[in-house]
Order: sequence, then structure tokens, then C-alpha cells
Amino acid sequence: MATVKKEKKPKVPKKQVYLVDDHPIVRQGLIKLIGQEEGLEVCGESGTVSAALEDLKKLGPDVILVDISLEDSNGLELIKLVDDLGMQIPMLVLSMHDESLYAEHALRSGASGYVMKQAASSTLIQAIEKVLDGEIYVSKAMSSQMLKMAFRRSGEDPRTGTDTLSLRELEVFELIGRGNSTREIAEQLHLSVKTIETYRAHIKDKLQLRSGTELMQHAIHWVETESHRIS
Amino acid sequence: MATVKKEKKPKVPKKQVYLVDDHPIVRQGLIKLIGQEEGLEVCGESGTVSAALEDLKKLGPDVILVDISLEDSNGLELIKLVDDLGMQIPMLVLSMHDESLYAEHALRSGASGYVMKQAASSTLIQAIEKVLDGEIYVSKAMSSQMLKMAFRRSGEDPRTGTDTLSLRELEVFELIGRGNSTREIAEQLHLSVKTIETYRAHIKDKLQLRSGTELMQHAIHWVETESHRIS
DNA sequence: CATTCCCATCAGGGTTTCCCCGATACCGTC
DNA sequence: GACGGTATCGGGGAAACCCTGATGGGAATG
Repeated sequence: MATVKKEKKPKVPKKQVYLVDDHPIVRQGLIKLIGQEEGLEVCGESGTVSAALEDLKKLGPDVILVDISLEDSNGLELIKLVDDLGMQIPMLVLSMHDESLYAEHALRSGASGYVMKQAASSTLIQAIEKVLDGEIYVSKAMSSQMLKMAFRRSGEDPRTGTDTLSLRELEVFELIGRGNSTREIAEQLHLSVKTIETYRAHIKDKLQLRSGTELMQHAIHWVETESHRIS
Repeated sequence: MATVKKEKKPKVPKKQVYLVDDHPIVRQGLIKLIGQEEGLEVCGESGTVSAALEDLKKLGPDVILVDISLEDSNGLELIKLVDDLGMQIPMLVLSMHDESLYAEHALRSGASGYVMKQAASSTLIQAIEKVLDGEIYVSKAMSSQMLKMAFRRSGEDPRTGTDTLSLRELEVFELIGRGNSTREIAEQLHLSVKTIETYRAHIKDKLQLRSGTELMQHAIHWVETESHRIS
């Protein structure tokens, strides 16, 4: 089914878009939204990493839209897998999660862009076209922040901002992420509360976080996603 | 565009659907999805409670689709407001949040149904038509669970977990998980800081958490994982 | 229909933590 | 040997937390 209306002049073949999102309703919506565009067409969709991988080999789309949270795994895992397979397909992350928490991870995993679902639908279309042209898309606010980050550590192995932290700071960061309070950390490390407070301040400074709440959010997030491959 | 085949006889006027969702992309998708149906038509949409209330008075739709998380408030608040205004409009909650956490609250607030975004789009259409007929829609799993709950309403084992939280408490819990401070939450909900502190205390109590740090840890973890788990 | 229970909202006052100012001392390194 | 980074602490005010209340409004129970 889904016979396309004006099939008569296929001189410019439509770019094929593949969708990966665990919300069928959102998928259906995206199909309609993208199908409305002149140069775009949805060639397939799924809600799981496994189904997506199968489809991708068969369909060979021009661009992939990936949600972060999927039924069986994480969208970033899919992106890494596709990237490792050597397929040269631009991938755009479409997520309701906050950009500041995921965008950098997404790009490092191999994505070409990040769009929040809070964004306007025109933004999504723009982003798709940008990554189809081989460029990177993130919001303006995000790109300027990432540029700042990139400048201050030019030398080393670029991971997250955590690599600018000193050993002690990293230790404290991890303990924060595990749910310890300032006092508990001080006791655990046999240090003064004041010292831990200083570390918190330094970490916030280096990671450009505004409040202690934000610090905690990032610490917990980091512990859950990335601490296992460091220690 | 999208000229419907048999438009010549509008003897059965289309039912007017109003959308409230804070994700523009999802809204666009829903418009296309619903507009595709014979008997349905989207007459308006917004992402905020205030805008929705204005529109509703003017448009008088036949049914309202409401997301839980909105830009300025909570979808259930909107439902209560509309319910209190005496408008006899069936309202259907459409949310990415787990049904077991919100469905009961939603129905108590005055909604006629609850559909998760993880559901198939055909489910949504069915649900819309059911509530248009004046009936209640929840998933089969949910309805049986609610029946069970209703039967053993003798105040036995107090359930532990997020489902013991009241509406306000859930709201605050989620805002904590999104990295908001107490003051920020108070401002966002137009409440006193003291009130938010009370909620935090209640949440800690109900969830058996010891420190505010632990509360935050759980809230952040919940926000990050809850959106893609289906029970 | 009085009682009880939960929910939503807020206050007072003491304790703890956060945050912005420091400080000292130990390192390298250039 | 001046400089920058690290590790360690402190003072003091602002903010958040914690405990103990209070009020009013529903819903449930008897």
C-alpha cells in the first residue's frame, strides 16, 4: 500500500529515511511529516535495535533517525553498531532527552546530529537536510558550548569533559554520582568537608555546570553510562 | 494537498480533535495521523495549558488529546480545569509515561482514557473513537489491574514505589529528576518553597529514602529509565 | 453526619550544605 | 624562581534541608 502520488517524474530520487523510535505513534507521525517533504521519503521503521539492523542492511537508506530510548536497547548502541559496520550513513538522534546530557555522547558514538522533540518540526527537516549534506547538526546553543569545551582540551584523548578532572576530583565526582552526600564523601576519603566542597566547586567549574543540582545530575548520568569503562 | 476522495457529501461532519502536547514534532505527526482518518479532524493544537484553555473555549472540540508533561504545567491539571469548567468534552491522555503510574490519576482527574505512546497508532484511533462514544479507554492490562486494585480496597499492604505518590508528589519527583532545585520547582509550580520541601519530605518518606541526595539520585534515575520501560 | 484519613498548602526554627571569598603547601616546568 | 596545577583547609552569608507543627478540603468509613 502507500502508493505515492506523483510518481511520474523520478528524475531526482527521493532521499530514503529510516526511522528508529519505540513510540509507534511518533513513528507514524514522522512518516507523515517526512513524507510531506518533496525530497524525502520514509523507507522503513522499527522500534528495536535488532529489527533496525536487519532492515538497514536490506534497505540501505540515505539517513537514519534514531531515538535514544528503544525497546530492547539504547539508540546510541545502535549508532555505534552501525558506525562500526562501516556503513557510511548519516545518523540523526531525535530524542526528548536534554541535549546537554546526550548530544556529546551521541556525536562521539557516530551520530551526525541531535534534535530534541521539543524542537519545531521545521527544525527536524532542516537537520535532516544538513546531515544529508554530510554536515553536523546540533542546536546553536549546544554547538557553541561544545566549541568552548573543545578548545580547552586540545591535547589528549578526547572523551567527555571528565578527563580534565584531576584524580581526586574524578573520585569525588564518581562518589557524588553514586548518591553520596558531601559529608559522606568527606568521611569516606578521610578529608574535611571543606575540601570536598572545594572539589565540587572545581568540578562544576571545569564542566561548566551552574548549580549543585546540575552537578549531581551529570554525575549520576556519568556513573550510569560511562564509569564502567574508565575504572 | 491531501484531498480526500469523497468530500462531496459532508453529511456526517468530522469529529473535531484538539491536541495538547509539548513536542511540536509529535503534534505535527498526530495532525497527519488523525487527519488521515475519515471521521476525524484536528481543529487546533498547543503545548501549554494556558493556550489550550483559550482555544478550547473558542473551538469547542469533540475530544481532547492531552500529554502529561506540558511546557507550563501538567496535563492532568488541564484536565481537572476543563472538568471543573463543566465542559462535557471527553479527554484522552496520551503520554510516554508508564500507564501504571498515571492512568489512575488521569481517570480520577476527569480523563476518559489513557494511551501510551508505545501503543500502536491504530490503538490511538480506537481509543479516540471509544471516548467519543462516551466510554472509557485503558489498555486491557491496565483495566484488569485496576479491577484487581478495586477489589482489594481494604487498605492492606501499602505499596512501595512511585505509585504510592500523590499527583503533586509525582510532579515534584519528576522535576527533581530533571535537575530542578527546590526553588526552581516552587517557581515553576507557583508554590511556596516550603510546600516543595514538604513534598520532598513526603516522597522521601514514602520511598524510604534517607537523604535528599538519595532522593535526587532516585529521581534522576527514574526520569532516565522510566520512559522506555513497559510493564 | 461525625470521624478519620489523605492530600495540598504553608510557617518557624535549628542544622546542614552550598557558594564565594580566601589561604597554605607541594609539586612540576619553563 | 615565578607560574600553574593539585591537594588541602577555613570564614561567613545564603540557600537548602529537616522536624514539628497547622489549616482546609475531599473522600471514605462507620
